[in-house]
Amino acid sequence: MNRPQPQPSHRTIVHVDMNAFFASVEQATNPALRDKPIAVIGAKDRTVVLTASYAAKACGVKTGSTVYEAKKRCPSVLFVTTNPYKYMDTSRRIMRIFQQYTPIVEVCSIDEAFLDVTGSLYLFSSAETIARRIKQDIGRTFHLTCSIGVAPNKTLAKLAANLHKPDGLVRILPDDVPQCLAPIPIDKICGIGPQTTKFFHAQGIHTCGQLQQIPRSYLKKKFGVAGEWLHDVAFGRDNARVIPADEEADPKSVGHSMTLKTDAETRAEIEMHLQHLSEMVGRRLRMGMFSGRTVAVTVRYSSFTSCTKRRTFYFDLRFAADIFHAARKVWQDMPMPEPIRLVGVSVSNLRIQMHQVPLFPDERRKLNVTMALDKVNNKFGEFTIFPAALLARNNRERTIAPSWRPHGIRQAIRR
DNA sequence: TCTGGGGTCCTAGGACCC
DNA sequence: TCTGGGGTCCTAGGACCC
Repeated sequence: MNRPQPQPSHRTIVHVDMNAFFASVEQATNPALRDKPIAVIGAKDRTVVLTASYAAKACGVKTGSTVYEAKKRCPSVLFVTTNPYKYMDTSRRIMRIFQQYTPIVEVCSIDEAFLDVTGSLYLFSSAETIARRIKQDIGRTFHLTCSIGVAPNKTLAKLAANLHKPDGLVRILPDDVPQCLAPIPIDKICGIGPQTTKFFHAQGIHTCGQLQQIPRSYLKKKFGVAGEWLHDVAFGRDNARVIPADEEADPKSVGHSMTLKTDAETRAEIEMHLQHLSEMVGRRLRMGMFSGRTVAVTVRYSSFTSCTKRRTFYFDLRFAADIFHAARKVWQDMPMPEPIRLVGVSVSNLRIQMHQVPLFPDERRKLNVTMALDKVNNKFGEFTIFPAALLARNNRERTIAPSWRPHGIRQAIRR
């Protein structure tokens, strides 16, 4: 719920951003990699750089670079295959450190969090003290660095954290907001992406100071609600709350996608992948006690264009077989004019599935079997048990998304 | 030797109902 | 019989984030 909360005249928000997180974790746990240009990549063939170390960044290796590009730009780069569980575990432990300074911690990705420390200032004398202690704690415990921004709101705190990397600590005081913001390039603001930047650059607008001159009414007409937001952030205004884990909204969709080892040429191949993806989605839905009514299938063709089709059904979907059945129906309406490199299945229109005992015996049987399978898979890892039809698939490795949120953070941080 | 995967939010247009 | 208007739900696609 987005209920309004009484705001003190000035809030103090801290944003912590781990520096080159995946790469730094690898370097911290393997001294042979320290200070070297390294790039963390996915486990599969068609992968990209997930995180580059600072030495690798210095020679132009970026997140999203292909392995080939990375090697070309930095011949000495060392590639390390991603270790999702290591990053998740480290992330969880870091988030627990934040809880020592305020209960209001919003985990926004595996390596970033907002802390509302307004109410804890009297305990720690100043926000800078909190920031320095967090840096010390993380440095001592994990041999990792982070950049911290301190400001009166989230947008400015995030901006501040990004102004000095790695290992920065930047504070924007309420009274300094206008002067501080004026020279900042607009694309430094979180939420202003490449398209918006391109539009403004074409009009000769490069800085927040210049953006401030654009009438709010014009921005609203051009960008809708986003226009009003643009006008506000140009002046550094942002009332968004820091939302702690126990108030976090339920997810709106659950999905998985994967780039195939080689492009699929037949519809039957795609169906096999749909079945596999439906298994993964179904299990995650049940773990969260959700069911959904809308199924979306996404394919990306070899030309890199994509197509998404979705359909809403009149019944709840949470079992793999039902999701697969639905996904296959959706897929049947989709064209395959060329080979396909990526397939995805996503379920939305989610609702909480109360733990009811199904009315009909076969439904009940299905639930019991499914729950037994879930137990085994949750304990021993993905696809310890899976339908025989999937035996044909040879690679089952997964790459972690940096937007992953530590599962069970609620329990973890209360311990 | 090409281009990962997981999400959120917004918009526009159409169907349908009253 | 010459053309309303509000509301809701749905789909497709795009921008953006990490």
